[in-house]
Amino acid sequence: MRWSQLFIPTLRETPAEAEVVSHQLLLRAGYIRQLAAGLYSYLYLSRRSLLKIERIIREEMDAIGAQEMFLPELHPAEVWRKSGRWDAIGHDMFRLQDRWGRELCLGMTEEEVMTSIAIGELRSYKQLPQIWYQIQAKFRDEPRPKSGLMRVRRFTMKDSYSFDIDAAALDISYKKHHAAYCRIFDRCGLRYIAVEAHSGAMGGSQSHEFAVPSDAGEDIVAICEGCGYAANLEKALSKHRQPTAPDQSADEPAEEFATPGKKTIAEVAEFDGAPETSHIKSLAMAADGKPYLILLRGDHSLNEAKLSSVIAAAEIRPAHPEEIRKWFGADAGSLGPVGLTDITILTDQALRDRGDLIAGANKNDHHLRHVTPGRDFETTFADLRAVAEGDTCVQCDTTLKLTKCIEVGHIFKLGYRYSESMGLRVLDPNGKEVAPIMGSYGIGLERILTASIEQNHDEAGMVLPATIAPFEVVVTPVNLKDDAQREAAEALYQSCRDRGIDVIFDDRKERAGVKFADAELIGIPYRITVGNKISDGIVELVTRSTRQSTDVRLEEAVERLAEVLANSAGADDSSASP
RNA sequence: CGGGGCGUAGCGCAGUCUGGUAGCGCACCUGCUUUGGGAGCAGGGGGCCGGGGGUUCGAAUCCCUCCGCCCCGACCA
Repeated sequence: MRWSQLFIPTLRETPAEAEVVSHQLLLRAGYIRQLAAGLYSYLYLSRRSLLKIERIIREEMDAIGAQEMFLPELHPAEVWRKSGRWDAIGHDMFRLQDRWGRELCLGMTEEEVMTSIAIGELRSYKQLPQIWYQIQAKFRDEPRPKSGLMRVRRFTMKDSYSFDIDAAALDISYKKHHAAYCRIFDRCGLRYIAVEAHSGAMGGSQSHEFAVPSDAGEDIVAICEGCGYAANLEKALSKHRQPTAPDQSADEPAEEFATPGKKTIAEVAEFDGAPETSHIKSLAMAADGKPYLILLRGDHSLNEAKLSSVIAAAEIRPAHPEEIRKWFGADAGSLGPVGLTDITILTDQALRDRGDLIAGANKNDHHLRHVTPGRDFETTFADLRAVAEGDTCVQCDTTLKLTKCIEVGHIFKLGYRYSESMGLRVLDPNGKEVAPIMGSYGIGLERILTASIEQNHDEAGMVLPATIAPFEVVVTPVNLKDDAQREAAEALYQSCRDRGIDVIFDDRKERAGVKFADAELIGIPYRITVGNKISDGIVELVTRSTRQSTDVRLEEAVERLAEVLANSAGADDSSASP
């Protein structure tokens, strides 16, 4: 490709709307332009990168025997009603009607459509296992799109679905995906970790998330550097720190005392002199409108994902102030478990075997001391607490690190959620009708590009791995008016093409500084500079990441480049070199 | 949905408080010079100042209203 003929609208200044680095660089380097909130046009450069990412994914999916399909992005409401999700999903789904008033939606994911195909066709265990996938647009009406391509309303997802006869077979499909995902992210040159993840309210027994550590990320992952334990905070376990003060003997009866104007745990603790760890934090929640009281140690906070796996409800939210007054007879800040009759009380495990604690009295501006779970109120214990900074690993006692991450992939064991609700059945070897067990596996293509830019950039711009950069090398003649330079550059460009190297020829009538700056901004991993030294038959091979330049003989340059590409980050030994 | 910010040339911004002929830098076009790190000189093009309504002799500027974008939170398969 000749740069002079391409549309690569680089910007010298950073557009004001971009906050995170990847967003700034995608705009500045002319990869994308915004159409509306959460909707982006992918210009030539990002299209090239995303096609390369797509190709890597396709190769690795095909390598585990997955079969690619192409499905409609527009779905009839019927299939979503069948699975129950038409009503279960709220505003996240784009919904529309056709001219006859029939309801449709834009696909957020394809469990329903894939399962519909299976219902029509799969009859026997002999047809299993099946792994089907597609790489297509997904639509989600996000409440707050943000950070460029990080969270958008239309994105590209590779999503695959496995159908197996039993849990052991699903385990094999799941492991195949896990391995394929590792190869995909390796080839894309990402530094990532596979972490245990929350499978969501929609069920599923096991789930892993592929997380790229980055400050721009939206997920928090707890990582143990001692034993390698890693889990999304929604799911993570830890040992909490010991209470600051031991409990006193729990013989004394609960006793009310006034706490005028003290609402938060910190205020109450300061007032009564006992540490936060000797207080009970009481949170009023509404689950499908029904009241729940959640109890945590004063210094702990609630993990709502864990709560949602304990309470089976479609909607769980903090109770409104009016509800709190009606249910507890007091306002938030003075709530507690003692004396409640019609409210389910769930207590975090950290309060098990504790006693002599301080809790709200359900009377404004009053608390109770000497409160002991089990004695003063009935409750069920569960793991409800969010892992906090300073907690230690349950396996090895090392202090856990909490790290922000970008989620680039997620694999789930779905179980029978869709095969049962939608009525997928096959005959097993005994001629008995059984529901196949399913898995679903997603990768966000734009997230790979975004995460890669977040991980690989410097003050001059992107530093993309050769496997996903829009071009592998740029040939840059310093002065086009110099015949020797122009002819040598032209020859280099041709021989790169002949060798199958993805090359761009910067034949623009620009000064060298402009060409260098643009090439560095858009992140082309290698550059061959043709300058004055051509009179001695010498050109320069420059590595973007290190900015190191090596003089090489003109006739050896392409060979050297090919070697370097074969060894560069993300390239695998056999197939990746072009 | 709550809080905050912003909307003036393709991009970055000034002008708004205190109403009086719409500006600067970059980018763009033409010419000449220059050619190893975002060149210089000269000339030039480009604006419903987000939309609508109002106040006024006069509105980018004041008032009302709507829309859009960004950030924080809520939310989130």
